[in-house]
Amino acid sequence: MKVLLRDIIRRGLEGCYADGTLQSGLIPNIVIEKPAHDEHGDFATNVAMHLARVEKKPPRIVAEILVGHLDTAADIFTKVDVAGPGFINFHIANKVWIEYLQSIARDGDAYGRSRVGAGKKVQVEFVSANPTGPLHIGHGRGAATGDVLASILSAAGFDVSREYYINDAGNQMDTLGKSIYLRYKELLAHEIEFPATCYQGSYIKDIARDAITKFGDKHLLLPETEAVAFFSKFGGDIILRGIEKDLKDFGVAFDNWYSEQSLFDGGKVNEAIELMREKGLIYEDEGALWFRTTDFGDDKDRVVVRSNGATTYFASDIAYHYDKFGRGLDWVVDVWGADHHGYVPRLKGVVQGLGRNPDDLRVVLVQLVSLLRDGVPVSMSTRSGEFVTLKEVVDEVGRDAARFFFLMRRSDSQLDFDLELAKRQSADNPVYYVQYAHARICSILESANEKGLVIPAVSGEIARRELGTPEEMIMIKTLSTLPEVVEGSALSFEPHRITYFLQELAGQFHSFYNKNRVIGEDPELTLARLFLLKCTAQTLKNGLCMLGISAPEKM
RNA sequence: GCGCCUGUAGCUCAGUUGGAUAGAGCAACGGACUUCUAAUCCGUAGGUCAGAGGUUCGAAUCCUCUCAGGCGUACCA
Repeated sequence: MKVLLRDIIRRGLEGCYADGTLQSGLIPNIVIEKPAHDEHGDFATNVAMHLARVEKKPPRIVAEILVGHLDTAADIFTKVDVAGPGFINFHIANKVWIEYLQSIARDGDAYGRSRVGAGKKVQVEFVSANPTGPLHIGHGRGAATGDVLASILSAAGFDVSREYYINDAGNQMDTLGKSIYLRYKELLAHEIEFPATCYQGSYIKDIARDAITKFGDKHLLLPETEAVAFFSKFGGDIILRGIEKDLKDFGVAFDNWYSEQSLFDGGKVNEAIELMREKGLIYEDEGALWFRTTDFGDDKDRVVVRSNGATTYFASDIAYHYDKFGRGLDWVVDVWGADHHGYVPRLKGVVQGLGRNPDDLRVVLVQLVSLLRDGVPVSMSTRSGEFVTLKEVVDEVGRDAARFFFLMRRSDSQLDFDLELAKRQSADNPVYYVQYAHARICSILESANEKGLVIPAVSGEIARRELGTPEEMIMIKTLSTLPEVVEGSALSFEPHRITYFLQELAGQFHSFYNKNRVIGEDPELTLARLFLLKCTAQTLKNGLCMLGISAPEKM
């Protein structure tokens, strides 16, 4: 709809220039928006205000001239007027809106998808938690955000892949091995001292117990370093499988699991360091190798290889992003916890070092989640191992509610997650509110079906004649925005826009439902409304689907 | 110290990238089921957009400063 309007305005401007009523010959970026108030029509543009200065005419005059040159023959406007400081307001005829329903019905499950992404290759990397413990609730938000971002980008026409980066190389894996080893000894009746630096969670003991049933006490005979190395691998594998399972139960599946260790094994780390050295971005000082991140706005340069020869995490990251961009990706999206925001400048530096535009790397920061139960904070502390896991949350509130809650806020603002609210089956709970709207419509459609009513695939004539109440028109106009909401959501990397859209649409439907009967005496009105509801259900379903949330037909 | 994020109704948050009179949901109060699902709806009330300057036709939105909170600032991962 906006595209159409933009065209009409452009042609109008050209007309003005052709007959000399306007002089500048400028075609500005035509911004069309939805006015805040209904009296201001369906759409408004501010082009006249932008042109006022160069034209040396008051904005309202410019607007009047432009309106005089608009092609209104198409019969799509009921009114075009100049208002306020120089806005041009467009009132679109109801029948044009109603006609739009046809495209929703026609596109079906594909409605809302678009092609702005133009097939650009985008990779979204998210979660990427160390395989040293189960996923906690914070990872859950990252998982939901990354997964849905990927779905939305895909819906907007990007070619998307999902990747999990396994931090299986650093010394946290040694710590894991050591933790399990100690618990293993302990379970076999040896006295141990369990350091605070080791992983405290009870899952460590579970893994040690596992090892005993599988191998008995034979690893006690090994030298400690060998045993620790064994348990590091053994435990890492178990935990990683657990992570994969938890994510699967949460509805998240990755296209690729990428091992940090493989960067070392495949020589990528050295390769990347060498490349950066050639470009003069890596230098040696005090026995260590440094990356010149200050060239890219960082506070200080960062160590890549320590003086003891060990690489830092940053070295792996350089290699990893070197590898990613080597795979022909147009954009790389990293979803991180907000506590890592300090790493953004240095990674941007790496990207530029690779000769790429820093904007080709997009970092989405996900803020903390505070877990509440009936408004009371649930204490969480990783150190004591008493954190709440993603699995526990999903088991308690269900996948749909968990996903929706994680996506209810902009990702860079903190989130309160109330377990009781998420479970409650009432209007307070936005998940059910949206799903209920879908179920209610399905129930009506089912009831119509039982009465032998057949919703015609295309009922344009009847719909145009019968629809038109304020509640119906508001719904139709909202329905029509799904494609642009998805586009905006994708291009700004903001999944929460979809949840807001769904809540708004569901609300409009519930309002409509309470005021109007759908299946009634008038057969044509009944058919028209059934058609509208069919399109509404389709739109709700498509939105929910992008969020990875089910659209139940009964509740 | 320096850097990043945040500050909008009592609470939790949106705000279409600079537009017109600032928007929801909770919580509070008052109403609506003989109906296709009351897991719903309708109404009332609630604001110095942290504060001060600036940019312009126009600012919650952009620039500067101040205040408050969070985070970061390792030869850690």
